[in-house]
Amino acid sequence: MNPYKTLAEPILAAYHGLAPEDLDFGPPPKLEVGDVALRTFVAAKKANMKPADFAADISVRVDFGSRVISVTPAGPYLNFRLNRGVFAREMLSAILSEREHFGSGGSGAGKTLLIEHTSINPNASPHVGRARNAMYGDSLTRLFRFEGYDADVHYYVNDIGRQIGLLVLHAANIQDMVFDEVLDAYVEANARAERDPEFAEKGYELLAKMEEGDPETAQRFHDVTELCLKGQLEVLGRLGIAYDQFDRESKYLKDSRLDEVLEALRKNDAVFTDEEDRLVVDLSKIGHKRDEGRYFVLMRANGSSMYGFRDLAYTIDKMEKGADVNLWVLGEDHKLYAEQLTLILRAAGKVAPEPTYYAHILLKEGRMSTREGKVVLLSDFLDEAASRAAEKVERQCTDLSPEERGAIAEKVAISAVRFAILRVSPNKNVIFDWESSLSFTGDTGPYVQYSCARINSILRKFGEVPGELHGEIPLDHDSEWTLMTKLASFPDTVASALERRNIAPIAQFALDTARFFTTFYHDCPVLMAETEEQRTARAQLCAATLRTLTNALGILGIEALERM
RNA sequence: GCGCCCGUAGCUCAGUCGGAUAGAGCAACGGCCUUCUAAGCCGUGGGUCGGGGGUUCGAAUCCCUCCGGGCGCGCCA
Repeated sequence: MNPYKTLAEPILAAYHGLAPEDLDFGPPPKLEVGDVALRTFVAAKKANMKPADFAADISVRVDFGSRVISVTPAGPYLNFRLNRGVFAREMLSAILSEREHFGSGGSGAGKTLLIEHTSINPNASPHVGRARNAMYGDSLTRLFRFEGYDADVHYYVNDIGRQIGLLVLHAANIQDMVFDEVLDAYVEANARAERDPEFAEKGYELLAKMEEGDPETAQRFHDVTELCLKGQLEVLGRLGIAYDQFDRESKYLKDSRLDEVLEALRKNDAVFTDEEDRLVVDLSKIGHKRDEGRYFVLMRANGSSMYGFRDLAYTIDKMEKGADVNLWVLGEDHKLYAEQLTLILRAAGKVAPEPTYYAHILLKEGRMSTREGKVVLLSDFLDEAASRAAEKVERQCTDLSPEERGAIAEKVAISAVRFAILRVSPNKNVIFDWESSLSFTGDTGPYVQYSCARINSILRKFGEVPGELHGEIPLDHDSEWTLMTKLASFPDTVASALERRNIAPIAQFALDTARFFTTFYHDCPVLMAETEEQRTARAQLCAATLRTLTNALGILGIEALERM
């Protein structure tokens, strides 16, 4: 599929001692210079020649056959002018025959992925910051599934803990509340605990009662968290995010596997009871290098367990399922925590999951905080996106039924929201801005969808596109070539995204492809092409582009639209 | 203070396992709908790649250092 591989063979045959990876092929800075460029720095060194001399030497010594029209040295570079028709056939054939698998390396066949993401505290409606975890995790899952992995998506439900206790105490009538009211109750409960130590103390008491297994308390905790979880899943579901397993934290309160861990820690002399009667791990005994973050508390003086203690049991549970890849999507604030957990697990002779971090989405005023109510709710964000999209669709798609228009508007809204968040590298902070994240023009999801709608429009009028290609395909216009080589690079993009556990390159790829398609669209008429062969070839290029974009958007969790 | 991440155009971001004149979008200005969807296209202006050192034939990319921002560092989860 990589169109450059076939150029390497005659060079390798002519010069001994060169390996394929020494030949650094890539796109030239401008198409006027050539279709493909070879950087000779590495290979020249091996051949014991100056780069410029080596480039010149290749150009006179090597015969590339009919696939190459001309080879021109330019200093240390060697520029190839290709027989584009031949390359076009090979690239388009691959895309049109591999279809929904085009781009997948297939390396996940027979392998499994266990991924935990989102895991929002069930105490309120999710905000945009949390959504980065959910979207990033969901798209990673889609990426691995695309590669052939059998994925199992886990959601850890933090159904115990202080925050739930306070909520239960404060909102006695929780069963009568609707989900959207819970956030206010949660904010009030925290404010109250802040100024009223007695109330806060009651929260801990309730927590202890819960852990002792008091059935009535357990029921109340369950009711609150169930209401919240359902509400959260509804909002996330709108974005196309779904889970296979919900693991309730309360299930891991008394887990026998923790005894093993404690045993191992004791052997390392790494666990002790401190002056305030808490059970604490000294991580410096098991590999932690610095003083900061050295201590890790497992249990409070009253015997109730800390989050991390339960999470140890949960993590062991996940790992015992034996997946080939175990991913754990975490905000960057969890970095030290994950390292601490990993050290403890290792000390106990267990393996830890592979964490993948993302930086926070910030408001201009600072970090979002559910506890303080300083948030942009995901549902509000989606509603606003949907209403803006609906307005646009009303004006644009007058020939469609209201139902069809509504469906399109929702899909455009989701596309704008998901794309805006996923296209940024996960290790970068994002300053949340309504306008830029809800834009439908420029570098956006809707722009990519719009390209798909245009292709669909052409293909509807064209009819059946032949899947077979023979001989030299008459696609030699620069904008056809640029588009085609971009499509051909999709497998490499997917491979790199998988390796780096980064979705952003996929979004960038979709954007570039859509842009190159649009240039082609303006330069090269499809239906009104000059010859029948050209008409067919361009329709095939359209079909290949749509196929590739659909696959890329699929990883992003965005639907390619027929019309918009 | 210590550790990790980030700093590229007025704004939001690509590009970072070193390679030819640093790329998009938004915003600004000027054009383009009797030809496949104007959510579009073409053009103009806009950059000390945070500062300074170093390594290299070659640095936005690697190393050191300083500055600025984010995150974390013993009974939140």
